[in-house]
Amino acid sequence: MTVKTRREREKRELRAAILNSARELAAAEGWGAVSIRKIAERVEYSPPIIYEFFDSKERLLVALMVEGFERLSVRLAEAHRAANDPRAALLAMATAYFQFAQDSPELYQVMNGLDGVYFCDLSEDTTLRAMAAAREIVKGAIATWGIWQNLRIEDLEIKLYLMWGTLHGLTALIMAGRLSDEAGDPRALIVTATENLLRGWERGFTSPPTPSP
Amino acid sequence: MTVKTRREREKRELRAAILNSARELAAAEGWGAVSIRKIAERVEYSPPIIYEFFDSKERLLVALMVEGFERLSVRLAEAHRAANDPRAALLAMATAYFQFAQDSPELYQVMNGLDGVYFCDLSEDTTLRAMAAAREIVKGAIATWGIWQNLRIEDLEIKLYLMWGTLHGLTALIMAGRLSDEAGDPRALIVTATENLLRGWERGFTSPPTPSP
DNA sequence: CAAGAACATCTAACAGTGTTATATTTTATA
DNA sequence: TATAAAATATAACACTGTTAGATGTTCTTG
Repeated sequence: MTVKTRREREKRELRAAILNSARELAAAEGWGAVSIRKIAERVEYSPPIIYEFFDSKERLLVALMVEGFERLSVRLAEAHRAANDPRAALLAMATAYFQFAQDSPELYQVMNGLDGVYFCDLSEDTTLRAMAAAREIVKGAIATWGIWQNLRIEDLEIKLYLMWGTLHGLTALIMAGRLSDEAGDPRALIVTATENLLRGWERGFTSPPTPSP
Repeated sequence: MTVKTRREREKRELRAAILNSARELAAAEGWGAVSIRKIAERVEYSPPIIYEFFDSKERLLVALMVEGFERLSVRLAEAHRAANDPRAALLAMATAYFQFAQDSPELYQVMNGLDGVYFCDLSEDTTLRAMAAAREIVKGAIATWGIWQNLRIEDLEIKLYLMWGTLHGLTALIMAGRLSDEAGDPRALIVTATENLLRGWERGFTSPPTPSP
């Protein structure tokens, strides 16, 4: 039995090594330079070994995408926990989102189709769950903020996507170097965008907010 | 002399045919399926002919990116012109932006690094100008809206990027199929996002707005 | 302990990629 | 019509993702 578990452990480790090699390669030279052969060389195996773990290069990238969403979720949750109030929580999560993209651009790229695999099958269970987990964290924070602000938050799902879209849009533009210097500090831009978003939501309620008891 | 001009015309036409072939191929099968050889076959020449017009595949894509920004500029200007007031103009431009992405996803992708060429040299003159032109149209519309709203618009550049980021973020998420059905109609989402953005800007002015004379 | 089955891994190949050096054809000039 | 020049094609290089088939290595069973 113990030999079998060792085998399984080794398999797990090799799988992790493959994923890490792909990441390191992408971090160092960009996703365009990542090839099956280079990954294999890095883990000191022959190329076909990759296909023992992943059906294709694309599936390998999807696996990294899952890992990315999991790591992002951790960061978002941390930011949420450390904040003093619901508004600060959302701002902290916004900067955490951006910081994550800065710290792990190769993961952020693979998570958002910025690596050349824009369209791919996301219907796998683990993929869906990893993405949903990250979404739920933000969704919960928005809902909490709404209650705290004495607003009836309707269209929670929509507000989630507005926030996600805002953050992703700015982050992608910044990463691609699309912003002129006049746009100032990127992090400040993210904060401004989030503050503006919240202001718009506050003001969106012309109907009387739910009275506090 | 007339033979020379014919040659030049043919060259221009061939260049255009190459670009169109690349676009058509991408529209039909995605950018991943676009290769120099397939483009060449489509224009009925041998592969190396492409390099008479473009230094590399990447430069060919950058040329299409320029074309994309030019077309987008036209659409934005049209939307601006057709609107009744500055607020409507911004909303119309937002939907025009999204509609452009819907109509020409292959161009939108190449314009925003969603085709596998996320990082590339954008410092060429024609590239910078095409991008700046599109930006200026939106920038002008925001400035006009500010005056119309009796707001002193400071940080115009930043507001431009907030709008651009919002639109691009949502568009990219929608294109990649990242939105659940609960998010509702994509176009409505774009409108909502823009309205929210403007609300935030209106409310951003706690200092007294510039008085109307 | 030896033989055979199962497993793990590799080698070699296929069809395709971007790109370039070289050859060939076509066109224009003398 | 011969020659220079321009336009285009062929063939190759080094690389890509992927797979079939061969080769070892380990385990199970007689």
